[in-house]
Amino acid sequence: MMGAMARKPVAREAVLDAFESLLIAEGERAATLDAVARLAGVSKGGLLYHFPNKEAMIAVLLERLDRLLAEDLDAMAAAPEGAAAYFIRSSVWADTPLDRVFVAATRLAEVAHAETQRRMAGVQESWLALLAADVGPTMAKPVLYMGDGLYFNAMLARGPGETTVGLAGDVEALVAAVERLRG
Amino acid sequence: MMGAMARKPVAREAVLDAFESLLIAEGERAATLDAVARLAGVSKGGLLYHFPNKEAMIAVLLERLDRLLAEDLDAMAAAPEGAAAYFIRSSVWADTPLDRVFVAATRLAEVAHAETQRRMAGVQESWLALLAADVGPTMAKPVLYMGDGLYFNAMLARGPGETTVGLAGDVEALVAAVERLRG
DNA sequence: TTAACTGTACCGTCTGGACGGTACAGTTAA
DNA sequence: TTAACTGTACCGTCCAGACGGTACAGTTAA
Repeated sequence: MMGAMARKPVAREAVLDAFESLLIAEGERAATLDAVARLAGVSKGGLLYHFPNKEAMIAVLLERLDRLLAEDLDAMAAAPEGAAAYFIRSSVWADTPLDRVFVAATRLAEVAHAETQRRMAGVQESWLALLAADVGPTMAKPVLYMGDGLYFNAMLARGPGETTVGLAGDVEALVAAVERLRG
Repeated sequence: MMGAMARKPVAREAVLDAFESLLIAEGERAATLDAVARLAGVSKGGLLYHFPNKEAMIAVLLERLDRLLAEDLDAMAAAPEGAAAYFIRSSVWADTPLDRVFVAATRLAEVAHAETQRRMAGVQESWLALLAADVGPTMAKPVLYMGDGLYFNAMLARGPGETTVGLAGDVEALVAAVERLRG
């Protein structure tokens, strides 16, 4: 029988959200412990109370990624429009919780964070399997790469946000292309 | 006529190559002045003799990108197989000088280096124009995104290098997809 | 019932190291 | 002779992480 939490750990989620936001907006380099603590409205000491080091923050962020991704894979498999069309539409930046962790994780993979790279590779495989079931094994990769290209462009063109409008217009062209590839 | 160099500036190119290599292999964060100088086999003083600061190194790297890219655009426009197929085939990592600067530049864009992002956006536009001339305006973006997705995957899956073999096998599937989209 | 105690949730400061950059004196080779 | 270096010493800043302390909610035993 433990002494029950005295107060709710409000700072914990705030820190994680701040870490995610900084990764998205400015990349790994800008996501220093100080910057994260400041954005979260928490002292640096408070941050380190919850996460003994930066690696621990990353680990919990990757857990969040796994959780949200599992949900999305279910939705993708069950999508009435088909997994491929669902995938393309969801590849455009929409500021959903999944989009946010995914981009944050990409920022970590970019700087060669090994564990993150491993997880991301697993994600790609999961997507590919569902795409293959929808459009066939030979056209699965073309579709996968189209979606990835969408993400890639959104991220390069000054982080996600600005370019949303421009890219959103491309989605229909991509969905049309996917229909043409199907079979 | 120029002012009679006593010795050839061998260190200059070596430094630039080392900077490029570190960006590719480990990202911007690892490409410190000390690390670049060490890999180039040059003293830190020697590095700073040629490049007064890091920004100057980046500027010269972007010049290299522009030069190699201009050559590649010519080849792409003149490709007998068509610009689109050429683009897809050249989107896979092949360790060419252009591939190297391009990935290095991507690393800089990732960490929100403004000038690099501007240049990369220009690159995308150039490619898009040639693709549109080949496969039509509506299918240009799907093709562009496929190529970008190829790059994206090569870079995420543990930096460029390892995954070359796996991705090379995908190229034919993509080229086939492009043929299906054409018209 | 309440004083003593326990564990959680923080805050603020400090330290050691890395990094970008400066300065400058000496060395080498065309 | 002069450009192209090497090497070292140094500065200011920033960062990850350690540390000591505080506030307080819940638990327990007299």
